[in-house]
Amino acid sequence: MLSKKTKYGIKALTYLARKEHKEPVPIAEISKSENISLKFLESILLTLRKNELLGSKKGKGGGYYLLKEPSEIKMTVVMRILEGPISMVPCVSLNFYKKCADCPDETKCAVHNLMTELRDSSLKIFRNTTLADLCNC
Amino acid sequence: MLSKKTKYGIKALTYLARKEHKEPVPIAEISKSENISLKFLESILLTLRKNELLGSKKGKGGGYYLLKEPSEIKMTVVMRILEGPISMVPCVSLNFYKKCADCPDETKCAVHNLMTELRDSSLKIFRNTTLADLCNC
DNA sequence: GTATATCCTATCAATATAGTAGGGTATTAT
DNA sequence: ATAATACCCTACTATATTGATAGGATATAC
Repeated sequence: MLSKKTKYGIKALTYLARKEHKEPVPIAEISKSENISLKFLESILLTLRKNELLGSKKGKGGGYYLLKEPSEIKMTVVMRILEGPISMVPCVSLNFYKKCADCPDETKCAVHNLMTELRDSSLKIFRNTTLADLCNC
Repeated sequence: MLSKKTKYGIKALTYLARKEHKEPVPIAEISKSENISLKFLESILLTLRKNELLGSKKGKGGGYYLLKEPSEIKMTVVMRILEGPISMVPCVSLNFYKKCADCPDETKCAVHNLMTELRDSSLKIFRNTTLADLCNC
């Protein structure tokens, strides 16, 4: 299952991407528009800022804004920040690889091979999709 | 993440599929060979039996066996039984559809559209992969 | 009848999720 | 300067899921 964190994060990012101008958008505005708990959204945007997807401005007239063009933000990056590894098992992960304790030979493991195929197809989609693509829905 | 339940379930199914003969295989044999906790495996095989993938025979010489040819068992069926819905969000699920409470228009939802694409590619893989395919690793 | 094996129910510790609460700090308009 | 605004941070909690474990009931072959 996709976590609400990821779901809300993507929604917030597309909300920001849809704005033409580059002015900071307050959390409360996104929260209301997308029906997301204010405090929960706050922590999600904080994560995105720490991972250099968003910038922020404090004080009156402050808020969050994208640091790059929507067309420059790939979903691989977004998903890894919010949801974690793309692959469903660590022994298949490119960025978070970990060997299975119980499995003597990965190349002969049915799960490994099936999940490798699955990861490749997911990766293909996430690599070919940017925030800009998601805004045209 | 893929649950251990699904991982073990697939491993057990391929173990059974690799046997040429159709005699029942005791849980203990699979448990030892695949390094899976006996009791945990027991509950998994029970689930597979209740979902008509496996047959069982009690008593001495008993065990579990496949009810169909490995080439007849698609991974869509296995995944849905063990892991649940293929899609990562209910609003995209074919078999477990549920509308999002917060989302006014699905067709304009970035998450919905991204996850639809992802589900389609996953489904394509699971539909085109049978237990027989996984045995040739 | 006994050994073997599945079947069924219940329990449990650990972990993750989806928030909630409450305050602290920095910035800006006026 | 000061009030308003908005970000920043820590801690807590309820709920659900996961990955088992335990113990006994039931069926079968010999």
